[in-house]
Amino acid sequence: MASEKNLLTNETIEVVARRFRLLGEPVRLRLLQVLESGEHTVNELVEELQGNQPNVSRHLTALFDGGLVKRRKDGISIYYSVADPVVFKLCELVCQSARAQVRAQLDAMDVPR
Amino acid sequence: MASEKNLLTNETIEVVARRFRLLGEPVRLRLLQVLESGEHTVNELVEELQGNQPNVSRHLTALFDGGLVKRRKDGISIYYSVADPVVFKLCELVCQSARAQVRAQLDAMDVPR
DNA sequence: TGACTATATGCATATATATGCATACGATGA
DNA sequence: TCATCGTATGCATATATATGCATATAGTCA
Repeated sequence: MASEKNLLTNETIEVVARRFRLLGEPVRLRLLQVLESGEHTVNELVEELQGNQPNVSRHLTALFDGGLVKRRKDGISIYYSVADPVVFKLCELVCQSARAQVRAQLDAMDVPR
Repeated sequence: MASEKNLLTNETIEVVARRFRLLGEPVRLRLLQVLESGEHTVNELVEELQGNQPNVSRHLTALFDGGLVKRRKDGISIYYSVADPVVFKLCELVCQSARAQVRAQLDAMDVPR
């Protein structure tokens, strides 16, 4: 029988998982990366990513719904920007960790650094 | 035309995205949560999560392939444990960020804290 | 009002991922 | 060697998610 520990509730787990999944999409990561330099319109982001407009728009909406970006309307355009800078800390941690993992694998194969 | 900035390569983006996706699954998060207390066999984890054995095994394999857990064989059992404690830092950041987001929404609705 | 621009959405489809069942594999002990 | 136990895997299926095209919506300007 499962023991009773001080674990996160299922709802919390779900929320956290959803956030991670939000970051688990290359297009969204690239959007965030571009947005790190400041706010951009959808069209600018479409050009930067060389993607198609509906797709970029949907990913931006997903990021917005997840609270990672904010948006502001100016005339006919909508400017997106990063709402929660924690994403960059997260990416940095993941990058470091991934690099360490690759490094360990290379070490295991005796590849000099 | 897309400008040339100092961005992550597509391959790096892919690696990072894959890591985030690995953490974007409730069963895997719960496994990591249980493993935080130390190493466990597959059967123990199956009982803790009240899941079914093949499914838990596959998620553990995914975590192992992603370098987040390690395993050791002892007799007939396999003991899994956390290989990369960075996952807890990541979860903590996401939890905080998620809480802040919920808090902001409540504030916007004038719900007292 | 009508043409134009920027953005979002509906719908069909493709692709990835998770799940359950049956079963294979590998180690142990009688 | 045979039976058993713990774990992993093949396969079919379900579910989630991403994509592209067409089109709707909303703001702007003549």
